[in-house]
Amino acid sequence: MKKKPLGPDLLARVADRFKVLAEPARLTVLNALREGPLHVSALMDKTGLNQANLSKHLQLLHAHGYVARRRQGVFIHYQLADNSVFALCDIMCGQLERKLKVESSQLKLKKAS
Amino acid sequence: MKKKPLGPDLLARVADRFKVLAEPARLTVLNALREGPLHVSALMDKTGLNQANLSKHLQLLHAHGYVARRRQGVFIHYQLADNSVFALCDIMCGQLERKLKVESSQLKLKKAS
DNA sequence: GTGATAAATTACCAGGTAGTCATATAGGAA
DNA sequence: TTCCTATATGACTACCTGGTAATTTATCAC
Repeated sequence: MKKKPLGPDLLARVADRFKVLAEPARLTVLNALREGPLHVSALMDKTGLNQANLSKHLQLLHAHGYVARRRQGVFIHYQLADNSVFALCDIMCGQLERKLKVESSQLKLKKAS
Repeated sequence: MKKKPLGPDLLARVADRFKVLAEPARLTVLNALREGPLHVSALMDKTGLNQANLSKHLQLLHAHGYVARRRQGVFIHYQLADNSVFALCDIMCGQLERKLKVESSQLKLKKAS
């Protein structure tokens, strides 16, 4: 039971995992998979990404364990391996809301001056 | 009360925020600030980053609302604006642990074959 | 005012990576 | 086998960003 699990190499690993999520295209993919597994072609339709680009993002998401793969005939279905991603996004959205609130109140103050 | 707050532009904002955390140097800075405010020179000592580099990371962290600034004479003290960062890191660490566990068990299977 | 120190900023370079196009691989049907 | 479709991969380019050095700004002491 480590209380402070934040050694230098662990920080690098954590940063790597954040990096995977630091891309709108990949978040779009994960979001598209929220409601269930989809094969690549369906993901192309749903995300608007082209085949090569989408495939590369999927490889990265898979390599980092964000999605799982399963073959079904010619199609390959991808699904979320872990829905903790959305816990992360929820926290981020919460931070965003607070930040936007602060900014808008600062804007009001500036207007009033 | 939006149930699905994940529009395309929101995804871009969330990705931007993840990007700020997707850097070992910045995570190191945030980690160094866990126990309280520090001025830049103290942060240099604690993190090993040089002045210019550290300053750039601090500007970014501040611009995104991760840290707050306060001047005290010649020194400028930085502190965490929000400790939800560590909630994010905890989730990441949890994912990492699960992933490492899976990998090690796969390794065992490979050895056994 | 000058000098000293803290922090920010600018200009630059180097490495990484998202996007795209073309090609390769793989599975199913005929 | 050959053809077709689904997905992956390689090469390439363009952009972005982290690190560094030099400079600038700001505050305090004198």
